[in-house]
Amino acid sequence: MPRSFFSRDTCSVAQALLGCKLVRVLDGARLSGIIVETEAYIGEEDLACHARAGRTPRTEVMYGIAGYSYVYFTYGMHWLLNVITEGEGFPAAVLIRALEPKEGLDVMRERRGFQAGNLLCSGPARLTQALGIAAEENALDLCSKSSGLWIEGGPAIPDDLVFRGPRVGLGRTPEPWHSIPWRYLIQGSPFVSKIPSQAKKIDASHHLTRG
DNA sequence: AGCACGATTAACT
DNA sequence: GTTAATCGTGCTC
Repeated sequence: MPRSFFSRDTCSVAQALLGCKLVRVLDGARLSGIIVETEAYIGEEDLACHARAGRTPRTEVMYGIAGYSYVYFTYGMHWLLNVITEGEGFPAAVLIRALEPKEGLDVMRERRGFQAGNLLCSGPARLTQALGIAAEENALDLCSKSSGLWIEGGPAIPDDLVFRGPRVGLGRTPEPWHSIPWRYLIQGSPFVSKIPSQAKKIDASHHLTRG
């Protein structure tokens, strides 16, 4: 996708990424999957966003150019993939949380330990393991195929098929950030990481504005 | 220099 | 339902 796709409001990007195809070239093999679940992390005020700590060596890429990758290490063993959004100088990103595998499933199964079912790419750390995404894939330009990692367009997902809910795994993150519905997924997809117990209506009080 | 914790997962009871 | 695995990061002393 062109840079302009990522250089806009993070929630719009998070929703628009649903249905797009994430492509990875690994050792000459093409691996891909349809993005079915994302989350938005927006600015220093969002206490769930790593940029809450301001500019640090780790968060520097979040302040950079939209369309670049932000890959970070967590829980002592997992790598998670984000795409930077909005304008240069404003730290925001979309976390890719789940894919519906499309190409290179044999390679993915091998990398994942031949696990069965829909668990190949259904989770932010599962998909990075399946696609071979780690430290070396941080700060790559996903608008360029030379990075070996990019995003292709897909059919737009109708609004009534998009579920919004609270982000996952936020632990002790305080309100309103804990409950703000910045998680997006394709309703009914068996490839999402966790199926929400119920569709949560979008609460106007959670619709925060910023200058 | 030391510490608490994490945008998770797999394997348990 | 619970918990171990495992270490970079940012914060406090």
